[in-house]
Amino acid sequence: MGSRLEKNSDAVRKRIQGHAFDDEEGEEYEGSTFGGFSDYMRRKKLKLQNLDADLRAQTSQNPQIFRGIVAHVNGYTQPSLADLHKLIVSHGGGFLQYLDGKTAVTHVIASQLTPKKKVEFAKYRIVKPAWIVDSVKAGKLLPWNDYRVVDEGVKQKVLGFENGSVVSQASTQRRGYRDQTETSWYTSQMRHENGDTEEPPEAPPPFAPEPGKPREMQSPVIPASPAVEADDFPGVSSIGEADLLAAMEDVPDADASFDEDDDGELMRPPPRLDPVPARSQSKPVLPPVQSADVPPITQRRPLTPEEYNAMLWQDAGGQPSAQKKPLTAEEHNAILLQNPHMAKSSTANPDFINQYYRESRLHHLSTWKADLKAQLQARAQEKSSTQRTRSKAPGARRYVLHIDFDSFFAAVSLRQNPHLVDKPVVIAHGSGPGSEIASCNYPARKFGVKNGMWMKTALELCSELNVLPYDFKAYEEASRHFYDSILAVEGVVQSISIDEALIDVSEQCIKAGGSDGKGISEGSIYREQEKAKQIASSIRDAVRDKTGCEVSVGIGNNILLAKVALRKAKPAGQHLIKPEEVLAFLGELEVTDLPGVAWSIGKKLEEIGVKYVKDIRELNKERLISALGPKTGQKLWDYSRGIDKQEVGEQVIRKSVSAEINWGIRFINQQQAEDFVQCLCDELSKRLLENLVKGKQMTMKIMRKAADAGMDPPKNLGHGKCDTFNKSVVLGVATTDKAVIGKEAISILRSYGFSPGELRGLGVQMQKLEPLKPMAASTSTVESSQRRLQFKKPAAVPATTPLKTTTETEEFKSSHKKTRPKLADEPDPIEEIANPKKERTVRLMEGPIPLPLETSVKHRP
DNA sequence: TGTGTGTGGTAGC
DNA sequence: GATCGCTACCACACACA
Repeated sequence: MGSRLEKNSDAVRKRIQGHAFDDEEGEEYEGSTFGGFSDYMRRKKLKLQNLDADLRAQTSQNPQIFRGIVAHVNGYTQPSLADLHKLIVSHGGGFLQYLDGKTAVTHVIASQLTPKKKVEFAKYRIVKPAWIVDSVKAGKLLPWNDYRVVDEGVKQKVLGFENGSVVSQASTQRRGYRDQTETSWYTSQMRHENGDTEEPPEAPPPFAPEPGKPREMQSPVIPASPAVEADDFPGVSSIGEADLLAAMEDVPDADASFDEDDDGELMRPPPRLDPVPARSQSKPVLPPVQSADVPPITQRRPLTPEEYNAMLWQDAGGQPSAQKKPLTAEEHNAILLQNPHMAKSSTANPDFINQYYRESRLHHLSTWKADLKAQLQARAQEKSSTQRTRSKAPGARRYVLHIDFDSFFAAVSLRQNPHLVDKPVVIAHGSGPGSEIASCNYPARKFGVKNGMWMKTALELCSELNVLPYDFKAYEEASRHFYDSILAVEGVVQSISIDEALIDVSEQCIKAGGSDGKGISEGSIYREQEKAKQIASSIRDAVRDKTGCEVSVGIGNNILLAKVALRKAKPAGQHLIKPEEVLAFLGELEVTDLPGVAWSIGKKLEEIGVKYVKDIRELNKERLISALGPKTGQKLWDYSRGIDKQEVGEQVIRKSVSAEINWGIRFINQQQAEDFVQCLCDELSKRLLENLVKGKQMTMKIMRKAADAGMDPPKNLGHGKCDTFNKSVVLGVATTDKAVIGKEAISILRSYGFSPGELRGLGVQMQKLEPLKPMAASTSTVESSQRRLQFKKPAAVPATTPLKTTTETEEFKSSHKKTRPKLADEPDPIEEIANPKKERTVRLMEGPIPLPLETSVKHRP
């Protein structure tokens, strides 16, 4: 008996070869009946298949050398996907645009495979594009074995097409493509058509519409045929696959569609009635829309704005109707994601999280900052344990240097483009209107271009703007040289960011002045200031020598003054604020020039008549506090007088670890949203382990499209105007367990009952951190989504962390008495102990989704 | 009044 | 051709006991 692969491939071949396209009278060109959107999508796929049938008919004189072959192209190929597609179809072959059921194709064509893909595709016939080209040249089908991409192991051999026997075809990713296929709209649709009743009708899906519940609160709100379950909306993966549809039609027995994997475990989807399935036992995979590497339909003509508009406003039933109604968010996303570029850049891409974090400048900035902070803390600890720390003489003069690269990203990237140095240059991902400018050089600033500005605005200000790409590796390298230079100076160093640091050099300066730093002896202050300037100058020289870039230095007698002095120092300079200049200097600054004062506080101050720092001095403290709150009011009252009590090097230990993504979030069903949340939790768990901490409180952050916001925000795949919702749970015991975190996070997401198509941002955060025994983390197979700064090994949270209560410490210690080094594949003993299944204080949700929580709503621009 | 939770603001390029 | 809107921390408002 043939394998399912064989059966399906055969079914696809039959369907493709039998598919004739005569005219636009076919049922796919008729209006939908009650089938609604699902039927509409099915017809759409047939339309696409018609194109192939048409081509096949026109080229029937060609030798039909690929008869019996159904191919899919993965990754970038030479010839292009479009050419390969044409060659295959015009020579009698079948072609699959999308691959959400690998068993439906006979061959996957790829030039090369990523290591991950090699594993994933290990059991399939992966052939080089030359097989197609050479076969066409030869006028006959050449042996595919000669064109293998993966140098097969045993696994690939077992799937020899010629011997007609397939031992196993289970995906290596248990919640991957297979699973998606099994739970997809196709499958359910086909099972219904076949009268398959694998899922008993009396067992309602978790997202089945609930009687009496408003539409908004229902899970995916999708017009579907009565036979189609609400969450069985077609994955984008399925769009355009009439052939796969046919393959599914031929699945005779639902049980047969579940294969045993190598471990003998049934490859079934998780039970649909499980309130929150603990997916992370197996590797969760983002809902696949298509192959991660390559958009499979690049050859498809992009829709014209009219066509796109027409689709988005299509009558949901497809009937010609005067009463057009807008599509649901899920339908809108499904159409949007037909565009392979969109799909590749969104949650539809299984590799989205890694890809996103690789490219996100803000993620890099945050990660670099955390790394540097940890490393400098460790360094400070080492120093203080080996040296007797000298207490600072109270009342002594201070010299703080604030050192900062001039337009860091731009300066570093310009080293490769010296011809652009005097021209306006920005660093951005692209030149599209919504591309954000990360950094701009001074010629660009002259036009009014600023960091964080969107390209559209920047181009309006300066039409001859030059856009350079990011070079994160080069930034890390430059930063390393920068910190090398700073750490060579005697003083207390505090990192602010990858390109910015504070250093307190008071001791050196006062020594150079020859006084105690309090009184004024003959010329001592002058000598102290000269020393500070000289240190600044030498740092600038050192960084310039090592990086070829300029840094500026602000010098003041506290952090605030060093910071504001830096403004005057830039670009490529240094500035020291003398004590007698402080009030005048500060007074002329606008309040938003003060650290911690941006548009919001600035606006509040403006409302009480304050624009400049000197205006603050006119207010009494109570007025300021009533307008801004006690802390902020007091701080600004101090700042306006040049007072800043914060010391350099006073950095608290980490209190939270989080992972969030608010770009590219476009789901077409609830399952995809939950899979994505699980992936975020996996990432969070990984970060906890990397930082040797576990957390006792988890917060989930959700951004949902604001009611008055359009479906497509101005920024491509951006979040647009959103409402944000945060909810936290306290776990009984601190954990790093991704399954536990994922369960809670999905629970929270479900509790809101949001329409998945309207989600625009998701994040998970752990607080109430406790130290993790280093061994548990070091033996785990943690792989960072980005390279850590090779500055120094990150510091573990000190054992004396104030986050830990005595009881917790004891519990932690005792829990480790029985532990031994953890092996890579065995459960983490710490996490075993910390298993919150038994001790959770929050009850897991069971049964139907509760009504949305009463939550206040915030609108974000 | 103290505590906990949710929300908001800010900083870095 | 697009686009990569993160993350940690602090402070505030409010509810509740």
